[in-house]
Amino acid sequence: MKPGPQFSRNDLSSLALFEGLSASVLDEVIAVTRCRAMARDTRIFNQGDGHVRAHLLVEGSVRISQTGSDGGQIVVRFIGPGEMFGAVALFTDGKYPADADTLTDAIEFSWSEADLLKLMSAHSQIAINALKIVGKRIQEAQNRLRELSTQPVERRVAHTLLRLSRQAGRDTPDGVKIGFPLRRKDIADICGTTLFSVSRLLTTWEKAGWLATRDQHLTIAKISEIQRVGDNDRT
Amino acid sequence: MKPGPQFSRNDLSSLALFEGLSASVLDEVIAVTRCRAMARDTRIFNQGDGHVRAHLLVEGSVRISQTGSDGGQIVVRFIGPGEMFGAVALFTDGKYPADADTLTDAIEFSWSEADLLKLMSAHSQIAINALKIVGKRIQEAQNRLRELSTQPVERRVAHTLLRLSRQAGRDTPDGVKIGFPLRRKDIADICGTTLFSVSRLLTTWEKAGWLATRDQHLTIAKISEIQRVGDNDRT
DNA sequence: CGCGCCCTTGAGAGTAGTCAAGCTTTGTGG
DNA sequence: CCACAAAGCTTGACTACTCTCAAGGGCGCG
Repeated sequence: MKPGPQFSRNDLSSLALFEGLSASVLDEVIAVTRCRAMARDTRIFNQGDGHVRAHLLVEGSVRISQTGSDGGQIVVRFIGPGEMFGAVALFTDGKYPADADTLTDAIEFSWSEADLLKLMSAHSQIAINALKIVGKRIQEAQNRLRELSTQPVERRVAHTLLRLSRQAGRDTPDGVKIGFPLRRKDIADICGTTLFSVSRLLTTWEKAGWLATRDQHLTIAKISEIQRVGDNDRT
Repeated sequence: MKPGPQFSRNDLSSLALFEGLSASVLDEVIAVTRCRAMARDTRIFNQGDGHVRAHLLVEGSVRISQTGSDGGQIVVRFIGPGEMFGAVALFTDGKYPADADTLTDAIEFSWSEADLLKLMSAHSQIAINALKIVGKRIQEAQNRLRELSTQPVERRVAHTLLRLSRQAGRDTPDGVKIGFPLRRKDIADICGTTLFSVSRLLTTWEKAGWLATRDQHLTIAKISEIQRVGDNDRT
């Protein structure tokens, strides 16, 4: 293993990608794992970069975003501890399809394409696990596509908040706090709207006492109200 | 192998999913392959159905569409000969996430989840191939998400036509003919707009001599013009 | 011949985007 | 510790793209 904080088989065995592997296989994995710590606002990889690696976030949070040839930008997803990223590029065209930036200080594991391929060839369970993960991602993407095609901004923003709180929500006295630092622009870019529309909506909801923003962190006090907005048509 | 038209190892070996496999492994695959012929406008599977299978279209064309709880509908993709479908559901929640309908008479192969899992476990190459396929799909989905978020209808429709002609285009004296029977509604549902907007655009382009519709088949005479619309901003 | 399906076209309305200006918070250096 | 700069957020006015709804036309099939 390369330089970086210490870690053990336990750190890996609880991850979806390495589920169901024997101790000896986990050791093989560890042998080719690279561990890295990064400061906030670090670019982990660039859209178009070669020498792709599969990444796994151990601690912190990461934003995956994509910029089109026309300059249009979207947030593909936010990554929290225990989630994989940059792995879709593997085995396809050998280039990252998106940018990855840390939103906080962060620690990640990563594996080279070649090493992972070897591991997967030798232990099909890893490949099958990866397939499960990627399958879930596709379903998510399809749901977002439908949402984007058929629902008005208000409901998309509501759903986005619900999804984020499911992904990275922590209960606090004030409500469910989303574990990523989010700017209005981030929220806009993930639900396909503008900074302005998001601002107006959140302001409204904030005034209604349904949620609060504090140093780039959202806390949802009344999930049920947000849910109502997301499900019903007109308020 | 179950009833159905005859087929051989050659039919499988050229497919992405079974690339790089030995003859004996292909025989294993064939042993659990189910082959089915279907008439036009047949529902192959329903969103939410259990007992999922992986499907591979041998001949004909299929539309994969998704209907949300709100009734909103999108076309996830069209499937042409040689393409997999219904495979994303594998290993996730055990339910099809979308509907599949034949647009023409069609022939498909399919495999049960359990059989495929066995095959993949024993031959990791299959799992890795699957990973490649699914990875491509995710990238496509992400590109569509960006398009939908950032581009006006006109450009989305143009890009959709270009994508379809790349996927299923055949050269004819009149131009590139798209191999699926497409109603205006289908095009609308795949690029997130309405039947009306599509109709207006296609009528315009048709009048300009860039394309023609004949019994639900589109033929693009001037790809370059469509490309221009897709790339430039204002016409 | 007539019915059904699909497509076209027009008029009107509304959601959400653009742009501009000012405010608040955060972070930095004197 | 304060002050100022930069980044992020709010708000308003305006615009326009695209959807909705309605009516009618063409084509194929029974």
